[in-house]
Amino acid sequence: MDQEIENIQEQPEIQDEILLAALKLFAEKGYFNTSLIDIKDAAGLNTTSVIYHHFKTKQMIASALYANIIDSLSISIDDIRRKNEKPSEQLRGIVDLLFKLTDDAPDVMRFLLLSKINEFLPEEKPVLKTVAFVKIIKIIEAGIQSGEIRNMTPQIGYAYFFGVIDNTLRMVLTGALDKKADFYQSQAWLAAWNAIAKK
Amino acid sequence: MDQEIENIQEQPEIQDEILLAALKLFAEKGYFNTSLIDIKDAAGLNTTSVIYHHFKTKQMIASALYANIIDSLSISIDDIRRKNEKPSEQLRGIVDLLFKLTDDAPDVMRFLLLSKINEFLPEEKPVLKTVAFVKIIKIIEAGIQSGEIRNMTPQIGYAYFFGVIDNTLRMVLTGALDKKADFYQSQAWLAAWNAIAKK
DNA sequence: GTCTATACGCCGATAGAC
DNA sequence: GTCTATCGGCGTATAGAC
Repeated sequence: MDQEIENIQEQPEIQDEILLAALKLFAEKGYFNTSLIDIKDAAGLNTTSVIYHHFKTKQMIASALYANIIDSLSISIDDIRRKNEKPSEQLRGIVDLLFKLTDDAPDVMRFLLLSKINEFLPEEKPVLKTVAFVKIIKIIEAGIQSGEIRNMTPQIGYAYFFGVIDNTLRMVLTGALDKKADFYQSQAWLAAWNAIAKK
Repeated sequence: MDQEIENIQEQPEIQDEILLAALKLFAEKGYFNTSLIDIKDAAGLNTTSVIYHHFKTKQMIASALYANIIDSLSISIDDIRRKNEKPSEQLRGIVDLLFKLTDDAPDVMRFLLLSKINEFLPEEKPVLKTVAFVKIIKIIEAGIQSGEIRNMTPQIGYAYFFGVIDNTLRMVLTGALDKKADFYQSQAWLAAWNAIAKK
């Protein structure tokens, strides 16, 4: 009981501190260049034992991060789908979200777009097979049905549309484009949409 | 003298065997999941010492691979530039090359498109700063000058055009698209070109 | 739940005989 | 130039006291 009350008004749980520190390091240096000692230091802990108390292995940290990110994306996508009817508007909403994330939470996007997740998490689903991205494919499918999008397999539509979007974001994240993502958003949206829209 | 004669009619040099085996493993499992013992086995050698006789460190193997691939790309691009006048034709030639490589030498493309090279070669130039890719940016620049391509910074042009191309190839290489790259080529070219062409 | 100490394995790299 | 043997170190993970 005392514990419960304490937990409520406590500063962020240690678990979250660990996850946050790990995300930052994985995004910056990569999973394999990050040791548990690095994570311990970045999280302000005294011993790696603390980490092992919360996560069974190093992989489990990455796995938890991956799940959190995909879950949160999936929820946001549901929200966007509810608030917008037309597939074009839904895609627009997703683009909004991704560009905003790139500026506000670059580490999340770096982890998602720039790292080879199945290289260190061979058991996990590849990004395209996760709930979040299956939903995106469904939106494209619906757009083809409704006639907004040219006739093509949804995967191809995904390749073209998010080719433009992701590559723009990747270049922002790596510094190959020097302004904030926001600066490129409306143009990139147009180019991406034109690549799949029925004209 | 004897040695020279031998070398001429010898089967592929050991160096090349090592590079080939390493490329395959790096492409399939990633640099960090590949040990020198793996490379030794894949190259049919008895000892890792043989490898150390030809390469100072594991990094140097990856570095040599990277240099070879960029050099060879760069030469091909020069060739394409010589044989074609208009930037649109030159880009078309580069797309041809990349799709062909994806079907004929998937490991090369996996290494180039799918691995985070500066994660294990922090000293090397990122892909976009290499000679080969600087030449591509120059072609796009020329296309903007000549009026074939819309007015935009060349980097943005690159982001859109190769966003479509690379993402298509990436999906072929990971199996998210199930046909050979060749099958998607002409469509992808159209979508990519339309994303930057002055209409 | 956090500390100290330490085990254990793997892997990159070297030494030195042949 | 290839072999055997081995070092050194790092990094993950555990044992066990507090």
